[in-house]
Amino acid sequence: MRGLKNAADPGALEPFARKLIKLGAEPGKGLRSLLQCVARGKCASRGSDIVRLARRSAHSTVLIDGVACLYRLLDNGHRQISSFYYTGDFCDLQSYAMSGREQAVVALTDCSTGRILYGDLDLAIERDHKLALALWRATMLEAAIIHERLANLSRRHALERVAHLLCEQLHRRSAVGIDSNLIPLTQVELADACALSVVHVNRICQELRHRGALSRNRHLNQVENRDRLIEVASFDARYLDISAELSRWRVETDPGREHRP
Amino acid sequence: MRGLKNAADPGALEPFARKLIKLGAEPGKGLRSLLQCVARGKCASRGSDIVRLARRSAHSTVLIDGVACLYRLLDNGHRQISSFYYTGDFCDLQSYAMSGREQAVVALTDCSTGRILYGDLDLAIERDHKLALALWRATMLEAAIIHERLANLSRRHALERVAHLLCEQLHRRSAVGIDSNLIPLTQVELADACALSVVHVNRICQELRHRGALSRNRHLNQVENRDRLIEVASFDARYLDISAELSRWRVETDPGREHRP
DNA sequence: CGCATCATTGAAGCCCTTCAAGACTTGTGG
DNA sequence: CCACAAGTCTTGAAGGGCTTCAATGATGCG
Repeated sequence: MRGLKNAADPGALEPFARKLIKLGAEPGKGLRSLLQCVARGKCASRGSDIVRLARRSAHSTVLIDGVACLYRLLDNGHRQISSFYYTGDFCDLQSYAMSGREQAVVALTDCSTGRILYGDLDLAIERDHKLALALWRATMLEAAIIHERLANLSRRHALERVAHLLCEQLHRRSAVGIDSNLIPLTQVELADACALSVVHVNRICQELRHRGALSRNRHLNQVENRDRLIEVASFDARYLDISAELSRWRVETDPGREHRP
Repeated sequence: MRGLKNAADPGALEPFARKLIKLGAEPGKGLRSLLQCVARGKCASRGSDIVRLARRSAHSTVLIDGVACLYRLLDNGHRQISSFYYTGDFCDLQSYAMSGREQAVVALTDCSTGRILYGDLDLAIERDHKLALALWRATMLEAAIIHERLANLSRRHALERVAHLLCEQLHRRSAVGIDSNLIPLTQVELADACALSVVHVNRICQELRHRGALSRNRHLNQVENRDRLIEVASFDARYLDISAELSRWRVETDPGREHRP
């Protein structure tokens, strides 16, 4: 309850709550009391760091609004973007349980955040094991996304890589109710996320425009034709589909809906 | 208790128990009763599949002895090896909570496995939230390793990639008490894990031998000089160091041992 | 209006891939 | 025990995808 004094706006926390429920948390007392612990965190404008990880912290950060990404500066001077965060996501759940290595979360659009003290999280997962399971699943979902990114970066050509990343963004955006076709990533950021040079990303974007997947708008990437993009990327969104992923639990409560291929 | 009939040898489960304790589980009743639920699973010889994921299963698999890896066949015909598993690791923890996409775990050495029914896992994490937290951390550790691999594959040259992978294996092997310098990976497997062609991996191995990092033994890779390998790879093992990762919890119980850089 | 960031273009070259073929190792069956 | 097959390791040569360097337009902000 320590967050109450400057508590975050309860309405703003709705996406956060919804995500946890999607992940299997029960919409009861345990979740409500966790939500009450969310304190108003700092706001960050595009380009500024939200969290600097690997520094001992006393709280975890929830992205209340906006888009952000996790990056790391490599020894060879490159920047590697490894995860993206959308409204309702935890930005630094991994450092709740383990302190990782030097990395940071930067805002891709203007962002507002909430803070949850580790102590409050401790209590919450101790009292409500379904909530704990939901948080665990949030970690798994993140891992699944990185897994996919690994396959994407390792053995595919630049065109497919960029297209795949854009598809992932589109999908995750619509999952949190953003239907705009504008993706808030510059070519520099695309390059850092796809492990390509900016020059080459530029040529790839031109190719995607040529194929009608991106619009001819300069400055920020606007998707013109989703299906064409999905086709170029060979994108299969299943790995992002939370509700389908919880099959085992859903089967218990709803035995008729098991899907067979 | 369902596993009791053909229960796995309790002694063989020690690495598994030790790993969970390292991850913060309490060595009490909760852990003991989980161990009793482990049934003897199938054994697999080098090259055969241990688990085929994305198929609905009723149990999770623990690697009791041996080395295995998670792979996926990509549409372009390549095989991507994404994770490695050693004695005491779960092979398919992710499919306990979420069903992912088509992938499989293959034995790199002869392996023996144990099975835990999902229902038993459900009970265990419901009753012992420290155990649940430990399992969560196991997922986080796996995610941290994939994160590192992502950075390794994305922006580094073949020499560093291969060296880094070998360093990771060495480190994880010694963590489970294997001190041999022989790494059970063929050049084909190295290639699939590093996202390189076999031909190129071969030349890289020669370069590593030339630099004195690998021995001139043909057939299977034998590390000659660990320090040189670490130097080539710019390897920093911190991300694998479980005990250091649990800093926050260790601080609570052991406040004197905080390390400062 | 100047400065910073982003987008674009061309040219040179390196890293790695693919193809192709040969040597060595291991296991299997006649 | 040897022949053969399958898998692994090795080597050379040709070529492609991507990077780096360098320079020029666009766009937006104080």
